[in-house]
Amino acid sequence: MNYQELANLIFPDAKDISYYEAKYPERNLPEGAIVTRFAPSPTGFVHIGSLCQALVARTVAKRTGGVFFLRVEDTDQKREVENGVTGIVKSLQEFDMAPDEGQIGENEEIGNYGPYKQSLRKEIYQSYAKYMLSIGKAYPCFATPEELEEMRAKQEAAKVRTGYYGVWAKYRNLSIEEAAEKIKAGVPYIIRFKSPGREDRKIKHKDIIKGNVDFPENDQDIVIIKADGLPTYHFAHAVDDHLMHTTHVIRADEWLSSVPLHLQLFQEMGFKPPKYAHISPIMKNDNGNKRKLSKRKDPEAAVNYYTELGIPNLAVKEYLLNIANSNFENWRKQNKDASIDEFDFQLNKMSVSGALFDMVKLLDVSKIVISKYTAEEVYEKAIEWAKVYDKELANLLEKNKEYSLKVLGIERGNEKPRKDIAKWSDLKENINYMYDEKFEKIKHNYELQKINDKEKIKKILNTYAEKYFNIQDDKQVWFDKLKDLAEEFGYAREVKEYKENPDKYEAHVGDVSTVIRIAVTGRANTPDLYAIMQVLGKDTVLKRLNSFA
RNA sequence: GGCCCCUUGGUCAAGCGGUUAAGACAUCGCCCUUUCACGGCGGAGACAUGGGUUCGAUUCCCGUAGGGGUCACCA
Repeated sequence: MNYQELANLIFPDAKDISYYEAKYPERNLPEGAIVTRFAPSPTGFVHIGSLCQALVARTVAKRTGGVFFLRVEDTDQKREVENGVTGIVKSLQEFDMAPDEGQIGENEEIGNYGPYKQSLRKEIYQSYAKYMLSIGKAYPCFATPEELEEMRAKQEAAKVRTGYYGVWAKYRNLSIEEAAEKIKAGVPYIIRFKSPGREDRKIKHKDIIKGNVDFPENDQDIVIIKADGLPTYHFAHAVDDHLMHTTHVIRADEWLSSVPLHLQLFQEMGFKPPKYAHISPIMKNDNGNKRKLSKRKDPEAAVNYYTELGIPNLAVKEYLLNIANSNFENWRKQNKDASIDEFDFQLNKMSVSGALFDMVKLLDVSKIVISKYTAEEVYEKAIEWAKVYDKELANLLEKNKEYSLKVLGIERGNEKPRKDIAKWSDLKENINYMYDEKFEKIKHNYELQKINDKEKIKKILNTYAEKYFNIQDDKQVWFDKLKDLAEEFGYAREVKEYKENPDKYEAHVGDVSTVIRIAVTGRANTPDLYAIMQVLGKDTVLKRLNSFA
């Protein structure tokens, strides 16, 4: 019996690999085009780090006229989560990062290099495993879990490296006949790669992000086909990225230490290896220690978290780009209105070590993103969010669209737009008082400022309402009248004047306008009071001036 | 523990043997004809540590410490 016959015995129906080699020919792409992929396992929601990785992969593919595809790595059936694929596809769509090819729904896909779901590629992997068996580079292993555990215990006791390698690889040198006999007798087995590596030899790897990294060669006879017939990650990676013609594997740096294995696999299978770029994870400070953002422990690890808070997806992407290429920020400053697709992203500029996640910075980016939206855009995006997360806000905005647009348009669209909204969940609190029905329900707990005598305040408000307030006034006239009002009550007309003679005056025009601001809006801090009054309209302003208690 | 990687202000980070060691966020102060926000100006704040190499090290080499990753029939 020879290797080929053993291979036939194990995978009698598997096709010859030439079939697949012909079926998935080289891609016809321009020179320098990068083919990348996002290859998550459908085990729940998308992690912010995965999103970052997908964003980077997609960006470099787009910039080079290449392809970005989505492959679903569902070879571990135990970890599978219902609708896992849908969640991933949806998240990518929401972030405007739909793949060029690959999985586009739980069971739908596009592209010529599929299937893109690994569980549907079982036959392909088996063909390649058969090929490896037939050339003696893989073999069946009959070790039971107990046996492996025992081996590990021995290794630990002897303080040697754990794993299935060298002398420990018990079934590596089993004769073909013996192996065949066991298989025929129904002894359970899996398929292992017969590693030609030696631990005392080094391999050189040049990672696009990490740079030169030298490792000992891989000498582990890793499992390539599991008991359930599905491949392990390593084997699937080699087969898929070969067949799908991935040029650049961009993935989390937890994979870096598998590079020697992966390179060896490509080598032994006769595949051209891809280039690798290992991305550092996004970290979190946990009691003074850095650690990866964890899906289980940290709500902010899931991309949905940001969606729920109402942080625009664009802001999340800009923040991630910021972490990924720190010159993004400068570029953004110089290209305020450009699409992020125009940014010249460089993989090799990515940081070698993991960055601590900074919510404050994200919110700052978000503020800037939102400040650039027109009133109409704010209206649409806020409603889209509110319909899911805050019905009350949605109703408020929708009840009178025209009016809402005016409210949202206050101090927006000029060259120094307001930057007071960082997320849609802040919005309601910011605009509540512009709606009379809300204003009346707010329990006003006025924090009176410098002028705090209630009787005096009422007098000021009355005087203002009767003598000075005119909705038709332009801003200068309106402001001059406030000064007149201040003067009438013996306050300083100008703030400067007050500051120069602090003993001469009790207060100044700013304090007077604060009184009016509080009466009209219920708060001491608001956007431009003139603009607010214009939007509220004469009747509402008068009503509020007169009803202050 | 073995192997691999990392270490510049509170955070993200420029920097590739000679710099007053950029910039952004945060923070503090002042200014911006009324608050807030914006904007402007300014302040404080960093090369983990010990040895080399060098005329000269944040930059190169070695050690130490600290941090991270990885060692599955999980990805």
